[in-house]
Amino acid sequence: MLQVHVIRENKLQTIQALQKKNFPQAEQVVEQVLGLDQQRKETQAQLDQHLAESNALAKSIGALMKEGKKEEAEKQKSRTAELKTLAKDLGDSLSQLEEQLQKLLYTIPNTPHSSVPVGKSAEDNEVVTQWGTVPSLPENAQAHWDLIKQYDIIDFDLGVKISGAGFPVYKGKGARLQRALINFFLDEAQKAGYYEVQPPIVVNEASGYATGQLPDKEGQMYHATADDLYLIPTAEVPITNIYRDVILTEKDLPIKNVGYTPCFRREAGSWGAHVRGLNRLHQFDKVEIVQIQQPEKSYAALEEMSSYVQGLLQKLELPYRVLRLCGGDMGFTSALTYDMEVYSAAQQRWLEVSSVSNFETYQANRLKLRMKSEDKKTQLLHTLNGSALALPRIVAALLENNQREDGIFLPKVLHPYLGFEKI
RNA sequence: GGAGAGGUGGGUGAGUGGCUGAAACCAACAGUUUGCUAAACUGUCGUACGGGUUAUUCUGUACCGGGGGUUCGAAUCCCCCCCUCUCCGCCA
Repeated sequence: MLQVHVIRENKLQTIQALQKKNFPQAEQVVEQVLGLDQQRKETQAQLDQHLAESNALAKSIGALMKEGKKEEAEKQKSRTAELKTLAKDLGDSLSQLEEQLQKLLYTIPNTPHSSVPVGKSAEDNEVVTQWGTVPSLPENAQAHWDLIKQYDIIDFDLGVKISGAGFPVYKGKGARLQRALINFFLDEAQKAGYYEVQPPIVVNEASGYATGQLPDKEGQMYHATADDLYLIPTAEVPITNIYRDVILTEKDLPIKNVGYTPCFRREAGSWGAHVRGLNRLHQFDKVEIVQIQQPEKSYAALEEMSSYVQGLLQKLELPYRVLRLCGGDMGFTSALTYDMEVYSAAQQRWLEVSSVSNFETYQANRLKLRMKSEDKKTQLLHTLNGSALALPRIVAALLENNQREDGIFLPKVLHPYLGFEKI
């Protein structure tokens, strides 16, 4: 979440930035935050004064008792009772104010970076680069939801029987392709300097809050209520939370982690056209990269992550484009996001396969992830993450773009992982 | 699921009502010594929110798992909750 002192010191910029993100009533909310903070400060100052007096009295009473001056001690006791009541009231309003402020701050999204284009929807995103050539497919080219049936490699009906819609069963070469992609992505990340971790795929409430899924996306996560645990929507959550309540030193940085996990999303209310087949699932596999960086280096890191993801797509020989998301299309917690989309020739549309974001201090502030610098000051760090990559749409594009009369020919780079070349 | 033990600063760990924001040791950092390394010695060494000065320094409050209570005063006593560990049971 945003830091109050930053809002206070950059009030106008904050309001404008929030407006760019299409946050309604930015000005009123900012005013409300500053007002609450002001009240909070005043209340605390008063409370502190009362407590200071109480503490002083307690000491002097103790001293008087030791000296046997009981009467004087009793006199002072009456004042402490008074102070106690006052302090109780002040303490109550202080915690109320703090709670209100906290709740309000949770509703405010991150402010976008200056390079973020103004806009309301996906239409307004800016194409940064485009790579590769769109393959020309035969006339009878099929979409992946037909191909998977023809080759019997992914079975949605079976998934419905076992779990429900959006939980496909991968079979034979389909299952093998999943495993190959995961291993390929993990190996590549390791070569690029990422440290592999395998985190839990359920998380507690505190973790959900720290990376911003809660309370913003409460209804989008599967919630195991008996134990109050959430199924992760992305490995970002457990991996970033490794660094919750941590103070790092300069030499620990940068931190570059990679992890593979299944991801679970309820996708409540988002089903409809364009989400057939692998385009949208409740459970899917993803390899995620996470970086923790010093503030002045985070944007260089974002570019590095973007090039890294593009490198993967090039190795997979998939035509792609990179978008800089506009203010209205960005995630709640992000300051700058690049989306990578691959072109699916059979569906004749772009499919998002990765999203690489810099969160600046937004997550770090919730995580309490800080760095102690040489001058002994602690400051919040920047967190970044990106998919590298999410499997389903990669699979969709691989199947669709590489279909020929005599089978589906997978890219060379996967052959050693697959143990076969075509489906 | 049953029984027991325990949660203190980066770590180990002392601390049963005021002298404890917290011993000691380890780690870390800085310096001295040393041909280098090591060792030794000296010093520094929690976080948050405020106030005064802003270079440093000074200062108030809170925090010993969380919340509540007793008391003039709580890490320490009482209550509730959460979590962790060990043993047994069950199971991969």
